[in-house]
Amino acid sequence: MAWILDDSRPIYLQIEDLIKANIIAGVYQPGQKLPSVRDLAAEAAVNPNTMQKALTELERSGLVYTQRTSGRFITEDVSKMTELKEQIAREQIQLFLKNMEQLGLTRDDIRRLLEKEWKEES
Amino acid sequence: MAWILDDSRPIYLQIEDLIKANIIAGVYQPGQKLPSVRDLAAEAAVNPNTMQKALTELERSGLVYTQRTSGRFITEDVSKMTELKEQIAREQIQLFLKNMEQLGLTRDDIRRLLEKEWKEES
DNA sequence: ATTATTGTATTACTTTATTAATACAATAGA
DNA sequence: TCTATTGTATTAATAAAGTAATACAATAAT
Repeated sequence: MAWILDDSRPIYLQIEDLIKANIIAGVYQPGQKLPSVRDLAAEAAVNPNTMQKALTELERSGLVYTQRTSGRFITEDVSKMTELKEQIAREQIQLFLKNMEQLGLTRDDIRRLLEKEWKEES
Repeated sequence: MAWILDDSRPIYLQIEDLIKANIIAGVYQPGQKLPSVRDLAAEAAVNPNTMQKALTELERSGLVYTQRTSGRFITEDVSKMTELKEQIAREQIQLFLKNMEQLGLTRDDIRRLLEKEWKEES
């Protein structure tokens, strides 16, 4: 895993995002055990508490769970994962629409702009 | 103007957003003079420095400009305003698409989800 | 039973961000 | 010219956030 961190944002948030992205992308498989807090911290070259913070935050999302003395695991509950993805997507969409509406854009404007963007991306 | 502020985010950011929204919505007309920093601060019941910070931030967007001793004005340059709106929209779109792609969603997924959201909103 | 490994809690240090008090500077307007 | 009004700069006070050091607790593994 590429622990590329900068100082634009808090370390623990960057770590959380990296791990979350890897889980969603399927790099970490359901049920898989994560390395220990200390190991992950060493890997990422951060203080264990910082890694701990990232992980407990991540846990609130339901993507991982803890077994007190054996470690942390990616949830096996694939439907929970799907559900979560959908929830995140919905939130993203609603935020996006709110922002666009604040700019005075109509639904058609938004449709048009998206297609334009995609066209330009190729 | 309704200076409804809470403590969820820094005051100066909330003020900046309020004013920006009003400009974009056309509540403040191009060329119009804004009240002085001190007057606005009194209106919003915040420290003048806080209002000052909100305004200088806002200025970076190009929506307002300053004349040293006569005050601040909404830009008369309507095309600049349009341009800015378009730029903000583009940024919003790109961020949105990046986030959605990270969730593994395709263009069709996105189209579908948007239409679904709009349908639900009625 | 003992030990090594796991996550957790507590506390303190440090840094950054936010807000506020105050003084300064420029000039429009009388 | 003088004064009131404008934005600005400087500095300090406060609060919040982030990171780190260290000790604790539970249990799986031996």
